[in-house]
Amino acid sequence: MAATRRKRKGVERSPGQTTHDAVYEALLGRILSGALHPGDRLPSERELSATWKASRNTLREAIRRLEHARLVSTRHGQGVTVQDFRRTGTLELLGAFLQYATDDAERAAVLLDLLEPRLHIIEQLVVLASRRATPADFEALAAAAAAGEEAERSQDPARVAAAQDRWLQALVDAAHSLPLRWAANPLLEAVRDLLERLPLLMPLEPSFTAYTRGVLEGLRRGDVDAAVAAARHFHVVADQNLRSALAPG
Amino acid sequence: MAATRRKRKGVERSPGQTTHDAVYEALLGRILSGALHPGDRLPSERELSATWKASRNTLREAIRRLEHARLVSTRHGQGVTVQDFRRTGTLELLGAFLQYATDDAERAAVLLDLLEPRLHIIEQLVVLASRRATPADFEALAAAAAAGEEAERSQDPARVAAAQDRWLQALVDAAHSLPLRWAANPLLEAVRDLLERLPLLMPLEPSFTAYTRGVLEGLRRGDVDAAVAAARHFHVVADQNLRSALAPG
DNA sequence: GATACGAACTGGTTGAACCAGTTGTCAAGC
DNA sequence: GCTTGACAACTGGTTCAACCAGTTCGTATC
Repeated sequence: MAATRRKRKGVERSPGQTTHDAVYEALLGRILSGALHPGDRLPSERELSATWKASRNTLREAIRRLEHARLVSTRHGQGVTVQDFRRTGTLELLGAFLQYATDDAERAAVLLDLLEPRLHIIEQLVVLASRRATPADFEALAAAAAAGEEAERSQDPARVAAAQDRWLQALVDAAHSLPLRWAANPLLEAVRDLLERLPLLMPLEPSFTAYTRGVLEGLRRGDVDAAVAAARHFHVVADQNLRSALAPG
Repeated sequence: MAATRRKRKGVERSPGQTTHDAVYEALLGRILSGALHPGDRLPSERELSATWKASRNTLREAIRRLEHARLVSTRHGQGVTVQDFRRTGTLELLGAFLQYATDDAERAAVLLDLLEPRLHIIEQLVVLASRRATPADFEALAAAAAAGEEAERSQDPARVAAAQDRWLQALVDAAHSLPLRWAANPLLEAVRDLLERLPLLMPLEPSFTAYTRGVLEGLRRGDVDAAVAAARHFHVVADQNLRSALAPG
């Protein structure tokens, strides 16, 4: 009788996932995959709550999240309309978009176009860090770099990703710019989310060690150009790797 | 008896503003102004709904918005905790932060630090537009530039702001890059929100006409460097204006 | 002293009722 | 015939009261 011990009614949901999480993910997928087009009206809250066997209040929470992600817009009395996320979206959509996208060519184009903004943000971080980093920031950067070298020796993709993330966080700290940090957060999060959803991309990242060393040395010597060049070199290589990986498929 | 015709109970709210809008704005202000510190626990949903004389469900919607704005995090069974928005925030907070911030020096620093990322994004947009703009994009850019000239002649700050926005939107369209558009959206929105909340900043923006003309001509001639230089010049002047305006206060 | 239980929190979910905008229908009036 | 206006019948917004489900911590038990 274990099978009947499930909730009276309800959506399938992974552990740690709430009901509105599950509904949100499902509707997200239907919009990002193109099953729902911009301008389409979603069924009414009452219909959706019947379809998903969830209460209307719970369903409204899912709709709120879609609204905040700019995937839909709601108007009192009129209903919920699917928006053109390509036009109105933000980087928070990136990971989910790459997962649910049905057009392989577009997916590849988006991945390639992501690298340039990432590089530019990192360059800005390096420039600001060279002007503003404190001794404590240098320590954190050096520690992150060391952790990165060790992670790369371990060959464990998850550890490498964590180390890269730590390095970038230290760099963001060292730049001491609220707007830049706020601009960088969604992008770094998108990359993190992306590597989590599509771990196959990880091996394409070139060696991190030479990069962190170069940036750190440049910053220490006060040689901004050298530091920026080191960062740029890493990402140019990453760009090329990705290009050649996407070229055949 | 008109005064008693208000809702039975309820928060004061402007017309067109929903109840959770009002609660959200209030809590937002308390967090951004520093009245609530990172790590603090919010009162429980039941307490808050009593305080605000709103139902628990309505209050939950406000909390959801705070959560999505990364101002708080909620955990089942534990409560709602104020997060360190300076670390975890995004550009969506910018307008509200500048409005509610209590530290004038920090506010000025944030404004100044905003200009550089904005310039860099616009430079990237120009570079991509030079590679990818279609004839239709050129038409839209030219139309936006013309509208900008007219708006500047009218001396109406609101119209000038709208024209700048239209120009930037056309530039984003012309760049044909989903990630860059998604990165630019929150920033453009932040600037829009900012000018709305603090209209006094508007007059500091230098003439827009020379800028749009320079960029457009550069793009048409295929001279990327000239186009980028024109954009950069505009924003360097804007930067200087803002610096000198903030220097005395 | 370690462990297990349970009360008293917390947020998550439910469903029914009602309030409040929006839209289209259809009859009354011109 | 055309306009006008009231009224259904939608839609989302809000409220309420109850219950489900994690978390914490004190206390009774072994």
